[in-house]
Amino acid sequence: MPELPEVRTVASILKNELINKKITDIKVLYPKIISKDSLSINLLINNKLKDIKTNGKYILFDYGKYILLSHLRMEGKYFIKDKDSSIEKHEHIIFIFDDNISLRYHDTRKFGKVELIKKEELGNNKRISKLALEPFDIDANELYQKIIKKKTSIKTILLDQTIINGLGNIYANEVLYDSEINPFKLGKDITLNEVKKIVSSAIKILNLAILNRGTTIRTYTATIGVTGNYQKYLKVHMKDKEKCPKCHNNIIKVKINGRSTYYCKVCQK
DNA sequence: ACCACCTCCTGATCGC
DNA sequence: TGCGATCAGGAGGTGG
Repeated sequence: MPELPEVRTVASILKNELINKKITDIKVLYPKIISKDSLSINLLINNKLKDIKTNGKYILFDYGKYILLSHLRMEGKYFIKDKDSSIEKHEHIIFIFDDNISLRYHDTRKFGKVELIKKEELGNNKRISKLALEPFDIDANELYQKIIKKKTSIKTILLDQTIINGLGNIYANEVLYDSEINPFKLGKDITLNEVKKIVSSAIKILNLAILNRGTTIRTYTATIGVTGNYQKYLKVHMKDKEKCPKCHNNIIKVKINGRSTYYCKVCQK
């Protein structure tokens, strides 16, 4: 579900609401949400939330000595509620803070994961350490060197978080449209100029999406009552049978590596 | 080592 | 209307 803009939106809302609050209790209702590599989640009790950061699609809850890594995958959400309000279906972890506040991890499909680590382990964490730089920080020449080594399609490459960090299916589709690159084009055939276009398109699109609090097309809400607004800027994603804004041919939908891919055959060569 | 495929889940929608 | 099939903002694990 959430990609970089949605994750940043969620993190910013949670930070405003929860900063400097102390965890007093935690209830785990569906233990599989917790990674098997995680320290005991109960170590967080009595710790104060110092900061919330993001890295790509990960949310990092900084509790000083510990960091809670959270990945929302397809459907994960955080809701802030009064601690005594009833527990709804699909609320799997309840973090109770002082001031009567609770943070509820809600995940219909149960794909999301949380993992508690010691702060000093952040750099060698096997998931975080593998992540590439976000588009804002990435160097086009270095990205190009990685891309031309790949035999798979550029669409698949853009979804690889170890190559470029933060794009998911929506923004990968939009970036390739904006860059005028055919999603089937193989990594080895991509030019340096095309990589430069990918980076600048990604930065432009992600920044506008962040300003619009992400994209709501299915089930995404940043938290209770907060939805994204970037869907009104989408050019190709979910637009099959609609017209390409540039050339007015039909946008088509195909599958690439099992993921829905929308593009304009005329504009994206 | 790389890459395509399967898997983890639930619920909404599609198609016969 | 009924009901199985398919699909959905993701990525870890597996096996060729």
